[in-house]
Amino acid sequence: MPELPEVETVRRGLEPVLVGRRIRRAEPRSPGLRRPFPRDLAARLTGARVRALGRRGKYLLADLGARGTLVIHLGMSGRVLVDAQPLAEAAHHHRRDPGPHDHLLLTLEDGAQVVLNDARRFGLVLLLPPGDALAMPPLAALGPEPLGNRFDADWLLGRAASRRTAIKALLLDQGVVAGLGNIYVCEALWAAGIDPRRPAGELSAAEAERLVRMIRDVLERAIAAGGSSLRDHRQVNGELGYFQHRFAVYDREGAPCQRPGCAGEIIRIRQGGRSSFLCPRCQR
DNA sequence: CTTGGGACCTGTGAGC
DNA sequence: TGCTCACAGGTCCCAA
Repeated sequence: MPELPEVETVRRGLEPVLVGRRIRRAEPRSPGLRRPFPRDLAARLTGARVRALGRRGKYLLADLGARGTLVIHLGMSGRVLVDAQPLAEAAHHHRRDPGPHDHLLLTLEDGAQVVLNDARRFGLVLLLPPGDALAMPPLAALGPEPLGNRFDADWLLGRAASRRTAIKALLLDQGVVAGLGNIYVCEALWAAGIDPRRPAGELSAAEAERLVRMIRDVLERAIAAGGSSLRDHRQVNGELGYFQHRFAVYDREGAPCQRPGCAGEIIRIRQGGRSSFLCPRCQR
């Protein structure tokens, strides 16, 4: 599911619920996700106060001060859902029973409840020690934020230099730029008019500039739309994102290209075992 | 070093 | 209706 816009949508929804609040209770409901939960996760979270809720690439980062940093990755199917401040008396009546894929429940001091749900269990929950979380694995290996100043055409050209690998694969590499996934890479390459199969090292400076601009543009528009809900993604209040209605190519095989003046038809190809969508007419 | 492929999981929708 | 198959917003590990 979640690429940068979906994770950012979750972060924005969660921030007012978590920040400044103390965790009254933490209940792991399963052994963990793609890795087992940290030892004593419940004990280490109980009583912690959330100082800030950040995001780095596709990772959510809850700053717990002296307790360290709670790191959450949503994998393919992860969701975070909030039951806001149920009335204390009625709370246990209104809370839904934990589903089979509810893996971690957090109850805040004001009664709000936060649930991490992940059917496929490709997600990740880590507890980093106090200190600069961004300098610790796995965050230290991430490339620049695509919406930040350190991501620009020069950086991209530098990372692409003399690489024969396809530009699509380069953009999916989280060490090159952090937060892009299959949807937004396809969309950005379409917007920039670049074929996903192009060897990365062949991009011109003008193309790199255009690509950087379009990556930013598509991510910003997707965040504004609450992300893309294909199957699993939900905002924390359960509502869908709606950027899937704005897709130019993703999941639109056979549909007409929307670029003004282009009469091409969107095709689907396979790259590295995953689908790419493109217009062969206007993406070169 | 790079690249491709499979593994990790469950759910869903299409086709028969 | 029910089965089987392909495929899904990600990452990691291994072989060539």
